[in-house]
Amino acid sequence: MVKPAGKKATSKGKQRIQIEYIEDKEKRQVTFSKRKGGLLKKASELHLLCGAHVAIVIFSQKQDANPNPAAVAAAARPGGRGSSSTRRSGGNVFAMGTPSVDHVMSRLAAGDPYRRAALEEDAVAGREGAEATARRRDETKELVDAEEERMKAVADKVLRATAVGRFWWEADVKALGEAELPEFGGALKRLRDNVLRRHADKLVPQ
Amino acid sequence: MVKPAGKKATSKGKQRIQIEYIEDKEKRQVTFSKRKGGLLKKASELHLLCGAHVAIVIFSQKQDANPNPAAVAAAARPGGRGSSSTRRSGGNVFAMGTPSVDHVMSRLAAGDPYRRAALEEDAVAGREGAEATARRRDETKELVDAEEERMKAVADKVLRATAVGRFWWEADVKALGEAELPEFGGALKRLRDNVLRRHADKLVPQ
DNA sequence: TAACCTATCTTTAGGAG
DNA sequence: TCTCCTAAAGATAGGTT
Repeated sequence: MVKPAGKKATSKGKQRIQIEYIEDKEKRQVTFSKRKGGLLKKASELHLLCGAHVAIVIFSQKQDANPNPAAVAAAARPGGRGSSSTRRSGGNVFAMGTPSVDHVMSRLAAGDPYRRAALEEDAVAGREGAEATARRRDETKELVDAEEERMKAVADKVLRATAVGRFWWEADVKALGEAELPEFGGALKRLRDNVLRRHADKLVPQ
Repeated sequence: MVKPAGKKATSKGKQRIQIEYIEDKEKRQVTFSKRKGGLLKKASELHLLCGAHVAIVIFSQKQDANPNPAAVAAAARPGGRGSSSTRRSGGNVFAMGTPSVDHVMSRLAAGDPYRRAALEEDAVAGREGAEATARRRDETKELVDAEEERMKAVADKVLRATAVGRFWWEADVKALGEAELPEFGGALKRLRDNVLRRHADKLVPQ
């Protein structure tokens, strides 16, 4: 949008800010609102552009020192007692989403056989002993070594990533071991199911 | 970035694109990589600026119609032998993260009965045989199909009602009930712990 | 495959209503 | 709070190496 020549500027435009906690509560809320929207939009675009499946969970605010689960839950319940109008303000809003929760879920579910196959392949490889030396090792040690080697590969990846300015919390879950995935997936699924059950009449298909 | 007057332009710069699936596999991969980084950065900033707690899960690509479990699993293993570099291309990368898992965790009571129950349930599920796993998957599919139909029915009505442009998958978790929260948090925590346990000396604190 | 480059598109800080 | 506005900051499409 081109600024008409004679029009008076009404703002200095976007100013650079440091990425650090915004102390002012009001500013913080505004920024949160704007950026949350932006984040979800980006996630949606990533899905649409690349077919990636994305799930996001956002807690609106640091939790105070004394979280009373029951009280919080009560306040959260629609129609819950108290000042219903202010209930939501500054509250612990939680957003969860994915443009394709179903796909994420089914993917996680489908992951079971994959992992099983991987495990079996590992077992076979270990038994046949690609390396004779490895086979003669103490069995426990062998497992540890294998584990260590795999982890080392991951570490390398992480190191490289962080060196480039990525985030330490980005990780290849497949490299994390098999146990956590179905567990995590199960939690996601139940959360999703719950959303659908309780909000079926309010949700809009993407 | 100001362009020096006499310097020859080497690119037309960023071009506008439509937000729709990128058919070209190579372009798609590049875009995915760039935007994934951007998304995670945004999430991190949201956390740092507003103290919000964010968790993201990303699957790099739509699931193939006919994936070879063993091959996929092999490709996923870091340091997997063979043409590991190409195996990974278009692969099933999984990224998970939160700049503040610890905070999310601390918010969720450690000894929560719900979570303990969830853990036991998961443990049992993990020991189940292939049959049970497959059966559960089928059941899940049925449920999803049923829900999909219901959703579609409601869709029309709500579409017009909420012409605000929000995302259907945005939801207030406080309305989700107390059970799922600690459960989900537990899964996150275990995943996080696993990462830390294995990479404590290599990870960079945010 | 992935880093770098540049021009442009997109997001958003700040302010007003 | 929420929307609208402007303009600068930041993200990124298309190329190159």
